[in-house]
Amino acid sequence: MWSSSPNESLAELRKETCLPDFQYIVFQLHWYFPFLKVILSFLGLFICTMGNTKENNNDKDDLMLRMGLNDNKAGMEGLDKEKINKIIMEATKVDKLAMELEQNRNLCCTIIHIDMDAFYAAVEMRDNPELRDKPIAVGSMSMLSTSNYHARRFGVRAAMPGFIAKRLCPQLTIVPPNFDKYREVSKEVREILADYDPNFMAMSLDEAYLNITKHLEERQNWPEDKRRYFIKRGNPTENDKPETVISGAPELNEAALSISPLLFEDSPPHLQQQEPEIPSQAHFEEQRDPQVLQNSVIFGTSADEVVKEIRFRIEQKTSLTASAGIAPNTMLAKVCSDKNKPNGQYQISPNRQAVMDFIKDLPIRKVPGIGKVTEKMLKALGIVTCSDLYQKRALLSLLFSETSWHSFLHISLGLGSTQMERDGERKSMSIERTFSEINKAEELYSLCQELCNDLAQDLQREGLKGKTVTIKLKNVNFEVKTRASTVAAVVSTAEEIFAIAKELLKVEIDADYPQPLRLRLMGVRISGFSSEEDRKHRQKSIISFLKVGSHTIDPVGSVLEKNNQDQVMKPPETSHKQSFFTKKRSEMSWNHQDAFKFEPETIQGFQVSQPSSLSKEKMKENLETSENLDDYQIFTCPICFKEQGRMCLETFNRHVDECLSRTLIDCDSKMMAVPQSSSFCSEVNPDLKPHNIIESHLVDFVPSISIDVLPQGKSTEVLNTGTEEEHSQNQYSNLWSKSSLVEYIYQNSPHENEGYHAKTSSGQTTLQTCLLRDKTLVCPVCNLEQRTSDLMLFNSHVDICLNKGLIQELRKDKASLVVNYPTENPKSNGSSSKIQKAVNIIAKPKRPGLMTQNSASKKTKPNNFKYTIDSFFK
DNA sequence: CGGATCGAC
DNA sequence: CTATGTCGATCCG
Repeated sequence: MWSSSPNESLAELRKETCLPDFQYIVFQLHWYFPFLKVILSFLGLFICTMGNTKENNNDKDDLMLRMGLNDNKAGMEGLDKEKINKIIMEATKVDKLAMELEQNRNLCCTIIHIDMDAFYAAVEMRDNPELRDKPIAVGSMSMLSTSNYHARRFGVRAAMPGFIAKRLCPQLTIVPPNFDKYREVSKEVREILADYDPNFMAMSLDEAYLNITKHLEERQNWPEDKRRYFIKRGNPTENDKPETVISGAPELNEAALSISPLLFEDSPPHLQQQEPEIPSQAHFEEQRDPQVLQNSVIFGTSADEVVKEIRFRIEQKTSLTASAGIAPNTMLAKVCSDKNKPNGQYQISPNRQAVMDFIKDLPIRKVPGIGKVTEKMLKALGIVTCSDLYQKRALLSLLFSETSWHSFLHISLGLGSTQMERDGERKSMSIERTFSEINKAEELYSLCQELCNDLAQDLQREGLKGKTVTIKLKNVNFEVKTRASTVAAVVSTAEEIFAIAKELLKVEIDADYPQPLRLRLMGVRISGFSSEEDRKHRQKSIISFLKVGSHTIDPVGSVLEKNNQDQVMKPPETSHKQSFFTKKRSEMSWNHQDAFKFEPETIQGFQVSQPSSLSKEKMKENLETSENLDDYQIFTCPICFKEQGRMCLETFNRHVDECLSRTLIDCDSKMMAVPQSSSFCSEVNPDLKPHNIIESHLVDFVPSISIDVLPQGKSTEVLNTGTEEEHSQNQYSNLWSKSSLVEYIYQNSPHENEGYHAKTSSGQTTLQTCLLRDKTLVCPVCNLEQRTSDLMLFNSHVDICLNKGLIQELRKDKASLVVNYPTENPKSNGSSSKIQKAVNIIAKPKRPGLMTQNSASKKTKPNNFKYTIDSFFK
């Protein structure tokens, strides 16, 4: 049904409106501009895409994929060259970046990620033999932070409320956390790690990244003695270490390493069986296995051996096991360390093919930085694996913010950071506490004071002073508020902080008076540290800009980077792999108060309208001449490439500024000067800032969709009436902006099948409330009591219910979805600009149940219905 | 800048 | 008993 109807709908829509739509244009593009297609294909091939399944499709499909769209047979109508050009620009922009990234791929580093297995639980088990054979979890009744593998067999996992875990596994022992002990153990581990990379990056108590490139280099010349480690008989705390550890056969060393008496004797069999199948084991075969002498073991010089050595030492020292990943960058290393967990390691060879093979079917969720929500959003777009991510890159570049799609592109190419970012200075420090309801003003104040005291202590430890104090309040209805205040001079003492926090709190208490402020959480945060100021100040200099920019050009990069690191603070997240403009963009967006006043998109536009991209050679020359800046220097403008003669920095900055704006104007006038076949550009509000122009043209090409929201209780009406006026007044009838699309997908995608987690602020029912309220499993969608007490079964019911049940019900009710197509002239009225078409959607009523009167009255939105489009993106 | 909210660990 | 605590990032006005 859906497979055919949407296309028909689209065709119909076009007939009615005489409007070309995005997919249609792409289609036309194919027929009328084969040469462009060739260019696109060339670019695509150049990048040498991963996964050949879709890539070998016929050209049209290929093109469609490049545009991130599905095949769509459409009729042919008038062609809008201007729009086509823009689309091409967009598509090539993505592929250009991809090419650039590919060219700068760095496979020279050996990065490892070490991750302790079930850390907290393992420590507890180590120190308390009674816990060994039991399923245990560390945490509290309301929250578990870790569980051992035994407990995991029952479905007890980290991030699960303890009382749910108890249901799943009644014999579960919940051990209260003992952070001091974990810190101690962590320190022991870190001491080992420091031997391999003194600059290693500790991510948490149980995780760290190391760059062992240098160590490997040195290690090549190490005599065996330097790589020999003695095996302790038994271990300091326990005596049940298997004898095999010290037996002599070489292969037993690996056995020793893979044995985890403490953790895994109760592991599910597959955990232990999987070892031999692991590709990394194959690698081991080729390399020299560590030689086990009588009671010592010698490790080889390869990365694999180094990591074995590290893990061996960790186990010897702490009786705990760790898993590790070895890869050319941090992102891959992290994924690798998960691969053979627990107590295993995995390496991606430092060559492009190995990386690509690894990435190919990798589910995006495994990638660090892609969490539950992002996964869901991407899933809604049909993206599950990294290959999908790559194939939909063009679409992603339209839907997501630049930062987001850039990072997606990095991921899909298997790229990641290769350097241990020095501990970025902290930007804020906070403390918050949850408690049972407090509503007395005095108690609130004294609590606040206490928090301020603690915060001041922490602050003092790091010798920081800040200017902004923020309080965070969560009332008994789980509504969160933050209130901030910035003062002129930095503060750091408890008294100073409290003075500010108290005022903020007072305002809130007074605001509700005579109602008491019923809180369940209070927090105090301080930010705006002075070090941050310094950075901003330094950042303003054009010198830093040029130098940072030059990293891009410098093929070695690292040397320059190293030298500048201390003088020039780079914006976060910029690596030397990014393009000049990308870098400039992120830098500028990072610091708005830069000498350059233009928004990121401006530059993007500039770049887009200059297909003959700037020659790197030229850039390089330029930057070289621009370096070694003294007070008076000969500068060359990075924009116009003209030498600016001797001048001071300030004058030069002014020139660059002007040059930038000139470029921008040129760019704009080109856009504006197009024949009026596309009235779009000329219709743009002249007041719009340049970057908005670019932005709106982007949005203009995304078939936009809006959801008409029905007032509660009216969900069964077909909503195809109502005037244009009314629609535009409806806040939900706006064109779909990127962000709202994303938000929309997020809010409406089916829930995870572990627990029924909904955004609490939206008042949706959660599994927990279902359980608690009804003492039985009640599906929050169909509201029917479920026979099963099995959480998994229940969850799958909810999923099914979400995905199917309501679709049918609503189909009966003819709920409608409004599809807005971009108009030729946004100002022209016209029912023609907006066509409504009934499509398959599902609706899910928001539950007002958890909303208080207070919050309900504050909501500007009516209690409306949220809809989920069914497979719109399939 | 302030504020809300997200996302991750 | 809707995980919590901490922190950075982002979007919007």
